[in-house]
Amino acid sequence: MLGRTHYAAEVNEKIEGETVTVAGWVHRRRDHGGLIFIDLRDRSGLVQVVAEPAQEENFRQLDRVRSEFVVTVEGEVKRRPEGMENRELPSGLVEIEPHRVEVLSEAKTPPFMPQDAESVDEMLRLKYRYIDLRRLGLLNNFILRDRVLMAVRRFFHDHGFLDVETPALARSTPEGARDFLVPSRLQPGTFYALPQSPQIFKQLLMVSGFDRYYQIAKVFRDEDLRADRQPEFTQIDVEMSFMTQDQILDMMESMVHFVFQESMGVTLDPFPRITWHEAMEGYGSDKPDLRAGERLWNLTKVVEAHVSWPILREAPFVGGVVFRDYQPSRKQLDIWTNMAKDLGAGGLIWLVKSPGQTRSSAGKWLSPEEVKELADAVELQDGDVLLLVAGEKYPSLGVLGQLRLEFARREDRLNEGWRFLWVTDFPLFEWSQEENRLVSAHHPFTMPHPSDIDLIETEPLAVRSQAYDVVLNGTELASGSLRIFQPQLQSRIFSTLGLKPEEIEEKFGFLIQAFQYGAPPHGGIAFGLDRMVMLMAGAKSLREVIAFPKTARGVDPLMNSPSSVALAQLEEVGIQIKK
RNA sequence: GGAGGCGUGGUGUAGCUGGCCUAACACGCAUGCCUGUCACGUAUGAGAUCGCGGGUUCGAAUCCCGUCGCCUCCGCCA
Repeated sequence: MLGRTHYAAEVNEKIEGETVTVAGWVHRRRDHGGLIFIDLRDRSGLVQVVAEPAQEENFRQLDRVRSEFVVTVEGEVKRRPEGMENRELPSGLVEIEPHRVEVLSEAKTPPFMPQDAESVDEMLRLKYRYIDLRRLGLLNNFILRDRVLMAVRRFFHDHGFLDVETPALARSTPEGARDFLVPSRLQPGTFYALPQSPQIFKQLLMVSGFDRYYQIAKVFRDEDLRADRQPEFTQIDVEMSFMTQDQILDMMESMVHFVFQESMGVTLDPFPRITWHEAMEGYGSDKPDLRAGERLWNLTKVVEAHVSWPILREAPFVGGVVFRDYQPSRKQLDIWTNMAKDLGAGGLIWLVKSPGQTRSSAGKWLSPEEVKELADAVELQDGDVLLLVAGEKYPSLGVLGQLRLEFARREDRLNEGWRFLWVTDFPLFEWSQEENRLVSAHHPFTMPHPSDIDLIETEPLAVRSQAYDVVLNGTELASGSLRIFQPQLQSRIFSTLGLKPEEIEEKFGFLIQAFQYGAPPHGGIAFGLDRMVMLMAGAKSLREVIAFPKTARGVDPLMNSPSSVALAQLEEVGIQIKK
């Protein structure tokens, strides 16, 4: 076999006259009868090979090759004739005149051509993923992913973090996502769980004094999939000791700045920091998209002061979202109203301001003066629309936040850019309707806000935590917290969550015990690497940045996993399948 | 668990208010012709029981019921 000397895109006018060997796939073949062109494709791009009948053996070889055959070509780099250059290609000023052509592999006609794959049914693309991955557009996502990872590793290495691996065979813990279970053969009837995160291990490393840890960790969650959720994904997992929350935020923010600079040449602005309350009040979401226009308006006080209509006046909360410079039809206003109802609002009141008048869907019940008070409160200008929702505070804010986002999407008002922010001070607990009990908003190891510790037993839902998220353009990119390092406090949290003492001892006894042997204050964060790369690449789905992803039903059509297994395998691990 | 969208030669689509469909178009594929193409051109040709099952009807790609698969969203994802 001929050994490669150059990638396709490296063959250019600078090496004119040299003999090179290129290797790759036949991207396209153009047969002019007396003249055959081959576009040879490799990871770098394309280069043209041209053969004439006089070249006999080489011509015969190129005559017989077809799409996706694998070939090597040794030949001379020649400048193309005047006017025949292709400015689209880095190699477009030259072409290769072959001395020797080797066909290394023939190829069946592929189910789709790599260059067409973008429009092909995704199921088929996944089944033939190795062909799908031949297209350069997709390859570029993996080149970016590699650059991101290199930058991440360099940053952490340079800041004294140790890359430590933690087990993939761990134990199932209560709270959080459903675990993937792995049956144990040596201990029949017992199971490992694949980690949802290396959380406890990294905390134990802090107890050991590792001080700064990071890991590019594969983690697993057995929940329903989405475009931005796969059952297994990669976290940039980080933990550090003896750092204040602000120090941790600063450190992690500079990591993100570094990664964007190194991998894409993008200089980011400092990330604004807002509390969870501010996020909810301002955007109706704990992951605000700052590209989507102005904040929501709290009009409860304005209504109290100026409006007599009971529907508004007696609501515990009245909020508004303003669509600036928007002239909706009556039909569009109805669409917004229906959307608000679908999202759970009791109804929607709109105000449309135009020169000389402000129309309102509640015109019958609101006097012109009342309408004016509301319009003035949000600085409504001619051509602006105000949508009002009244009801319980957080559900209403949620509806308004959705309307705000949907408006920006539908009217194409999402501004360009990388709009990062920190959201801090999340609630420590949430109420789970489904389980009818308190659950951790982040995870049960999260440190409560120091001034709220006394409320843990008395008013748990009011307790703030020292937890923080990184949000980019409305997507949660990372989530972290300071951790509890006092065994007594950790026990209080567990029992507030309704875990029985025996249960605490059985599931987390080792952790509480570890904290009794000298635990440093510590905290950390985990970034969703796949999501980060997805957003950086401008991809719509995680599947575009994961080499072998799964479908929405958790299936890999290429390997055909998951699959049934031999009865003998089940017997070994002591499992019987229920019919 | 729920809602919506989609399923027609190898690929992407059209047809889908029932008969003119013996299923059309483009790409791909095969075989000729063609010495400067680069989405080459050109001629000819092969290739689909319209996801699967049932029903309605004289007649179903088209209507109805069920089912499977893919995608998106809600629930779920500490």
